[in-house]
Amino acid sequence: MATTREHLIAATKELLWERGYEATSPRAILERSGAGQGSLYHHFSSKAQLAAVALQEVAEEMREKYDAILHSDKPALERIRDFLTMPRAELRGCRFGRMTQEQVTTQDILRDPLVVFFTYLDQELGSIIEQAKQEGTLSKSINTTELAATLSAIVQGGYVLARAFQDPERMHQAVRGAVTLIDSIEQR
Amino acid sequence: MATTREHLIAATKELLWERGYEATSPRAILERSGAGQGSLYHHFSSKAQLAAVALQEVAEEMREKYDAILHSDKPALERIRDFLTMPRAELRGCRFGRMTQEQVTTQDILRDPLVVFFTYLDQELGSIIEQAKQEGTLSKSINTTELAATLSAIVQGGYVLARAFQDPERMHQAVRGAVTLIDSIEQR
DNA sequence: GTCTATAGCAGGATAGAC
DNA sequence: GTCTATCCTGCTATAGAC
Repeated sequence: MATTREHLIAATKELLWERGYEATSPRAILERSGAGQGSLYHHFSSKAQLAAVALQEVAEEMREKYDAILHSDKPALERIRDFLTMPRAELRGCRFGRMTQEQVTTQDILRDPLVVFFTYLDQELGSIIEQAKQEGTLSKSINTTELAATLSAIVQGGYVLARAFQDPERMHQAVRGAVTLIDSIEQR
Repeated sequence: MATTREHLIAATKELLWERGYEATSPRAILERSGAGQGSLYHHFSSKAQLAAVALQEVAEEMREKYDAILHSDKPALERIRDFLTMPRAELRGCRFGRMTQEQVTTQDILRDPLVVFFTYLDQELGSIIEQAKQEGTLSKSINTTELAATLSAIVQGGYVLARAFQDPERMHQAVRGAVTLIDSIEQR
């Protein structure tokens, strides 16, 4: 028995992923959620505030999904490979990455959830890279921060390429190339 | 003595980069170009057609810029490193990459210039990778298509991260990590 | 080719009855 | 808390005089 407020948030999460922020109208949110006219501005002060709440929930979901991969009991580099090759909605794009192209990225209320998520990912990847160095499977001469950024970028860029070509295979190529690079620098 | 038509195209190129397609209104194009009301729909049949012409010009400019880097007389892997580290407008984003998040990506007239550009880049990078194998600086066991996709993705993802954090350094980290990986697999 | 005027619609948001 | 009605603005596009 979800409340009207919850229906509004759920609909907004869907629409933000499908269309982005600017292309998502209050009207569309109301229709998708089944809520009546007026209820949006009863429960939220603005479209931006509703979107901010929705993005915070998305951040939580994403984090849970990534935790399952990044905190498995496999060796560090294996978890990196799992991260690279995990199933993705290639053509829909990253629920956060896609927001970075919108004008509203300048509004803190909407950008903050993105920063939180990418900071989380950055730190988790950095932590795994350090573990790989401890395990002796990765040279200590590798810069942790830089490699973590490169890995994040490959996934985000994979989405961009997949969407440009409207072909999921572009993402797969990008991450397989990355896996090969990881394999090449792995110390055995 | 540029014509009104040329002014319209120039203004559209600027605005597409700054705001993207959907956020660029005919009104803004007219103001930016100094053209009068009505002239847009005299010279072009629609906003989409004007944008398509603008994107074709952008593709030509991008290609010239990349050719200068990718066709230099340096060794193959050096050109790859130059590609990765070339100066970029990190916070503005890629003029094509940013378009992939827009709804209009489904309209062929607007998506075609993107496909043309990314195909060009893909083939040029692939060609350089093959040259590196010939030069003996890269193992022939590396998959050319995949590595080319990975390199493109790192740059595109670098833009996404830079915009998410509103920090150009994120792009730099991503490409420096990539350079390190290239260094690691280089055969001497 | 360029101008003024305006159509027709959807956007974000608010008012006020119930 | 939810409903109907509506405000004002800006959007893409067109009409028609000059």
